[in-house]
Amino acid sequence: MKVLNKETDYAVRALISLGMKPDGWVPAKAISDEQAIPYQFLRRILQELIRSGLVESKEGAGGGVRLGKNPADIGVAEVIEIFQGKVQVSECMFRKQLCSNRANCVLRHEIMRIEQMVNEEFSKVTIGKLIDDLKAVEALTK
Amino acid sequence: MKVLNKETDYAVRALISLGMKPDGWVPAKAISDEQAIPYQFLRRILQELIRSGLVESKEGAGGGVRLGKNPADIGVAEVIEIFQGKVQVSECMFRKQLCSNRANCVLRHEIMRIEQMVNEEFSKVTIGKLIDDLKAVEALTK
DNA sequence: ATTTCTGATACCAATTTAGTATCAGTTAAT
DNA sequence: ATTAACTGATACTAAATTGGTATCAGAAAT
Ligand code: FES
Ligand code: FES
Repeated sequence: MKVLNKETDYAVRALISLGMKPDGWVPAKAISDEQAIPYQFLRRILQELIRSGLVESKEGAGGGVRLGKNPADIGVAEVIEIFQGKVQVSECMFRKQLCSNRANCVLRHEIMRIEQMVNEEFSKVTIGKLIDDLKAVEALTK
Repeated sequence: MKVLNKETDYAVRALISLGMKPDGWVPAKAISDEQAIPYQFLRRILQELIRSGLVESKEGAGGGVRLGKNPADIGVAEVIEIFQGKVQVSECMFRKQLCSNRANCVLRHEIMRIEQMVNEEFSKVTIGKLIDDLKAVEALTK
């Protein structure tokens, strides 16, 4: 059971990469090289990040992309949602036969609790936090 | 992002169904009808549940399946693992470029914390608990 | 004008998912 | 002894998803 797919994975890495050099426009090519992400694939991913406002872009020579929000304000949950949609345990785990009234379904409740917990936890993991941790690790291994 | 696939979904429902009539052998056909699960698909799912000991079977006429463990001892986590493998956030979220030493990776740690949390929560949701909740709901709506 | 970029979109192969079909063997009942 | 009701095992398939590629148009800097 894989929680994050490649798109989300790459997106997070790209965001971290951008967050670590916060001045000026960074061309997609640079990120692609640095993070070993297939260029065209990354391009498509960046475009989605741009559409959702996490990233800003500037066309033409000397252009590129940069973060559109403070790294501390970008939670991984948000990125997951862009590329994999809202966390959903199952369309409706206990359907017709087992459970006639969705509204008061105790079971569904139980499961949605977990769903929400996961979302909260993934929201707490922000790009900013990841960058900080990363810097800490780098300092240690130097 | 769909957490449970059809196999897991059907498996859980089949287990609930079995847990609610705990006496004697139940033919797959009966579960298939009751839960509106495609017969052959269910058969294959049941075979995996049998292999992993959650369900026992008896061949021949008058045969069928029944739970192999106490409903209270079957956690949904266990079922998920059978059909979707262990929860794994990402092969290695921050690879070569970003993080050279997996062993002391602070970031990875962060993510694995969530992984474990999810697993624990899904372990606490047992077939027994689901059955109890289901009965409670049924009592209310009657 | 030319080079360096993004925007948009169409395409593709490989894998996974959800479901079907078949045949062999076992047990119970007649 | 036959037959009917079952599981065991496994092969097959269509459709969707995933991960990745390719192309072309247009914008800005030089
Ligand atoms: S499960 Fe669909 S509602 Fe109870
Ligand atoms: S991420 Fe692979 S180890 Fe830090």
